[in-house]
Amino acid sequence: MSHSIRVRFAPSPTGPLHMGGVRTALYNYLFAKKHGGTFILRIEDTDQTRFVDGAETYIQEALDWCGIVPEEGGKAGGEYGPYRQSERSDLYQREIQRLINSGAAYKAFDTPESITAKRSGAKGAVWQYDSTTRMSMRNSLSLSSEEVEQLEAAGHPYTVRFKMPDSAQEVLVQDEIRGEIRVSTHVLDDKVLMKTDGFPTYHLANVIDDHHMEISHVIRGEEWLPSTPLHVLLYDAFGWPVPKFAHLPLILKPTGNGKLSKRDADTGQFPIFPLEWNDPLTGDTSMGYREQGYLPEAFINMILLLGWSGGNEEELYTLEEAAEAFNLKRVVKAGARFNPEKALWFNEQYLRKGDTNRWVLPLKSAAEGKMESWSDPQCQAVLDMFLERVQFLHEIPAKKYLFTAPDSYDEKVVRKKWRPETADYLKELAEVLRGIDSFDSATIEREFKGFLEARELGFGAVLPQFRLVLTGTGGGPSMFDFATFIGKKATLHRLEKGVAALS
RNA sequence: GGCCCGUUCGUCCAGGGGUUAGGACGCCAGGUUUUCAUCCUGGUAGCAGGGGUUCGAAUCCCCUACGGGCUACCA
Repeated sequence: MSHSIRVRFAPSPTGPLHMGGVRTALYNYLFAKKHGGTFILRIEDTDQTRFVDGAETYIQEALDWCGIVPEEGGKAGGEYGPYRQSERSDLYQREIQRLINSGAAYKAFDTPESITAKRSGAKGAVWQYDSTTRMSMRNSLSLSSEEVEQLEAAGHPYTVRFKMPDSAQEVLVQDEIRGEIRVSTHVLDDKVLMKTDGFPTYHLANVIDDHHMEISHVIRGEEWLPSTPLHVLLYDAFGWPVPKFAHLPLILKPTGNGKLSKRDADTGQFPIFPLEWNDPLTGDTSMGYREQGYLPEAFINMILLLGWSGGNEEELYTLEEAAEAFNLKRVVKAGARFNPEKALWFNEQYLRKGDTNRWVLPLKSAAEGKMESWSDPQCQAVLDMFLERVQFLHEIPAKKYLFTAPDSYDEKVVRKKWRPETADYLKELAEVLRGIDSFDSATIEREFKGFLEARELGFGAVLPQFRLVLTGTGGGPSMFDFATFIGKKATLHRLEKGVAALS
């Protein structure tokens, strides 16, 4: 067996991946990158009843968008495939037979109804299929071998269960994040390993696959911690080495109690999915971070810090930096309550980072055709004016005054700033501007200031009003830049139009 | 109910025997600025409670409380 680091992200295609799942994938990915290991995507589709059309594609696309690209998996290929559990049935059949032969597992012919009956019959206490009850059930331990043969020959469906030790023993789980966890087998039940439909349950499939795929570290959500002792026992029963485990804390709802769940998508307050999801069954649409205008780097950075920190005050990480800094030991043990407001802040940070020209194409695409005919310098000028004033790129093309003269003016601003003498000032300003040959920001500013000085006016007496007639609003980018952007002709036109409308 | 995990500002994350308990988001105030933002400065607010151990506990141990997870022929 090789000693290389191999980790996997193993979602089941029962719906879209939410933030928690993406974070699990991210931590696996970072861990692999950090150690020069391999990140594998495995699809756990052993429950045929919960299959959701499009879910697997969604998972792939979501990971692609985030930049968490598997090096091995259905799409990427690899030596350890197939990477879809529904295609690995032969292996599971072969391996479970070994467990039955060795006595570590047994066949159980009980119907779901008979088990339900036992459960509801147990007043007070919780009924469990375990060493204390199994001999009163119909299985290959309680029945004679003739009876078992007959049942099988008659095509009686059966499950295969793990046989917990008769006498209690302590199972030790070593967790990379939580340390040692000890559980007594006497509280564990005889879990179903193979269902009547011939498909393995999660417990069996994940152990077999992790072994055969030579997974070195199992990094998964905390919800698996309680069944890890069973998994350890399974490795032992197979005679296989036990991989390292790391159980990640859960992501909690922003408000209220409980872990974040797909139901939280319905509140419509904030996205919980990376990409928009159209439910094929209900026809409902749940919003996605991508569609809301979040940048993948911002989204990834946000979930990175939801349960991990580098131990310092660094908050901005590229994927590469995160891979360099990542360390399982620094994963926080407690569940993290997700805070949508911070997601906004991360997006702003990434929008303002680096050269503005990297947003030219994204801006055009966010404009949905409205900026199709714009030149790159035009786009760049707009980005320079707006990037530090918006949280999302799509807010920029939503500014109507970028395209046309305003046909209405913010009433509040009019009330506060429009004075009887304003119209005259603006008419005079128009004449000053008309006289400028080189209509650039610096010249406009110089002339504007010269005009104020000559008339002994303050900025407050003219500039907000100038802005009002040009944009219809009380806030926005530098007016000198903006006037330059729309040009002399449009500037004069808007001035004239505004003065006429407001006088 | 049982088992397991957890608990530092409202939220996220540092600190891990001696700290004025630090940073970020948010919020508030001030400054810069032609408005709005950006940016800068400051403020707000926290070690769940109780017992130990110790000269000294937010930090180590125990109990309680609270939160979370699991307890399916789901993953």
